Amino acid sequence: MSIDIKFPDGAVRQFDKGVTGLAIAEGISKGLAKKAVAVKVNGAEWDLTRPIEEDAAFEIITRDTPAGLDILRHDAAHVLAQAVQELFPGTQVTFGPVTEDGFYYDFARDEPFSTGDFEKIEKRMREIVDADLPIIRQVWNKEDAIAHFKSIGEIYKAETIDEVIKPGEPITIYSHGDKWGDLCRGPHLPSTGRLGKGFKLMKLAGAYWRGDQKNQQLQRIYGTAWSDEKQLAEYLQRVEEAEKRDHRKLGRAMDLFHMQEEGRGMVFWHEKGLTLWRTIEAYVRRRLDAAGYVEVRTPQVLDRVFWEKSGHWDKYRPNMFVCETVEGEELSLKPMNCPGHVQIFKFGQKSYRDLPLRMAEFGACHRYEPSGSLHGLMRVRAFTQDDAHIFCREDQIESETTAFIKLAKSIHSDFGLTTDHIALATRPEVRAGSDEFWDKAEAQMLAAARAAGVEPVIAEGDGAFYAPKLDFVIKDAIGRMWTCGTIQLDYVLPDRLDAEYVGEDGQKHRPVMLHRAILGSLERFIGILIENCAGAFPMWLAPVQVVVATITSDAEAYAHEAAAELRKAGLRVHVDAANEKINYKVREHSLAKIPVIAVVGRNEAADRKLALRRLGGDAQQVVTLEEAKALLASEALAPDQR
RNA sequence: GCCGCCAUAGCUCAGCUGGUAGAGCACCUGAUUUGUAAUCAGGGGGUCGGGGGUUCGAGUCCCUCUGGCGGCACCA
Repeated sequence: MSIDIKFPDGAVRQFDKGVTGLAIAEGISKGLAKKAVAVKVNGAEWDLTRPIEEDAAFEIITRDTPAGLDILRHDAAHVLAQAVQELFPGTQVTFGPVTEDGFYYDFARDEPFSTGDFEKIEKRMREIVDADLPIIRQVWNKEDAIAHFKSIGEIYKAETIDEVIKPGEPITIYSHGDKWGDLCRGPHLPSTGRLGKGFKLMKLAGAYWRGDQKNQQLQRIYGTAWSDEKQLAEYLQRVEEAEKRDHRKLGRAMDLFHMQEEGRGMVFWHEKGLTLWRTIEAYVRRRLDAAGYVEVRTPQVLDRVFWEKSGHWDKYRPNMFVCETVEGEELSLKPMNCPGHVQIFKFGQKSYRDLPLRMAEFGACHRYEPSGSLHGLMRVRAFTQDDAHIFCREDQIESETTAFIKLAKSIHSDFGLTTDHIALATRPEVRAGSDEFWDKAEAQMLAAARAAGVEPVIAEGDGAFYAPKLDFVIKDAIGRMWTCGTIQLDYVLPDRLDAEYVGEDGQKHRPVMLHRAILGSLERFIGILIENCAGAFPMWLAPVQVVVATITSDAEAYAHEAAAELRKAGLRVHVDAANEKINYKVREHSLAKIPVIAVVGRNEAADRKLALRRLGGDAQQVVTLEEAKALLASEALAPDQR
């Protein structure tokens, strides 16, 4: 009996019934068979060794493709689990999926693992790979499988099967070694030897069973796995490069900011960091002015009663910074700006002619974030949002949202960040409002995004509890994604705080609120910027734009004069008249990522010129002081001023 | 908050099995006046994160607290 196998290029060839993917691959070429990790049979991923019994569309999955890598990584997780169970008897396996660049496996064990165990575990993993154990696929029925896993003390596995698998549905178990086996959809490699050597254990972490804080905490071992050792080395290199960009490291080295233990999650901005901040804030303010926003400022601390009315006290009290006065009042630092903005909206009577009212604030907020979540500038307890609330009529939601999307994309791109995609976060499990409301609100956000020329990626269940939102996901210079910028629809707060306007009909109406931010928090955004440019800020953002460096002390007076002239042109300039060689100064300021070094020696001082050297190049440009002023001032203009 | 790891000079780090602290950079002083990625010499600087314990003796071992790091959970 023969069957027809159809290849991706359309060719059809006959094979004996029961032929395996591996046999077909070997028939094509030795190299291909070696690189193969699994096959696709009629669109489904199958093991290389599984017999094909009927006509099928056929495709070989190789280890250097994303799908192939995932299979490889899954095998690595299984090999890890086997190694751990052999070395640490009594450890239970739970769950071991593939991640973006590797895999992890969650184990239940009373004794803690330590990273010191990694060497031993990796060694055992290599032994398992070298032993080239066949990986066997077995089909079980649910009840037998549960009984089996219970009998060997794997209660987490038994529980998973019980809940995930429908009664009567067959399940597959993959095993290698004498007795090691795991519930798995597959496919897997034919044998452990094919995993190769491109893997490494990376880190150890606690993780809750099923991701729920109420459950037992398991021990998670993370690893990375690649198709070969070269790719692994390249990955480790990339990780190292990313670490060099760490904003916490650069922030200290560049004297931008610091944090200390008496103020966890609070930032001490140094002069250079604050210069960066002011430059960003001034730029955004200009963009908002141009886009028809008004700017306000609301109180930092307000009475408990106020937060009760807004609903925050009920829901977010544990995360609020609350203080009590000697007179017994209970006050809270503002965790958000929106209730304050509603108060300004409500001051006096608003007409439909006032809408849309776009109310912006660089609002400093405080939130008591869990200690374990704090992370440099990325997650802090005191932060400033580039916040704004657009009060509008329902029929203005779409056009306001569309205009906002365009503004946000333009601002992100001015900072050198590209929009990867926009996510539409839809109704969460726990939510306020009827299904009709959510249908309408989600449709409005979708239509607005499309009107701005973007097709959002749906983020199922990620919406706020009161309404859907659009989140901007941007991509930095080394391909990392950041959620940065958001617009959220809100019908609830205007209602709670009783905001209203007089319509054309003379009646009172509820406005709708759009919460929106483009940078998110200034702190976090600056962190992202630092990592994006690895500290080498573009000229318009650089805290110090020009260093005037002298060659001999004869030129010192002229250096100060030149610096003063450049400052008159609006540039941020330092003078380096230290008793050092010019080589030393060039090196030092290059490492400090100063965009322009203006060298002055006897010649420049005599001719009233500057020898300019740009960061990243070694070419010199000798120009007159007047030329330098005009040239550098124009280079230092913000993108919206060019 | 939970789990694991870590904490030595301003920074980066060394200090083996317990025997009273060391390097490079930075800083200060002096010499040098220099032409595009590190001039030379000298000097100051640490109650080894805090507290407790074991020991004749603790940077080193144990307990505990604080903080940092990596995850998990959380993120209006």
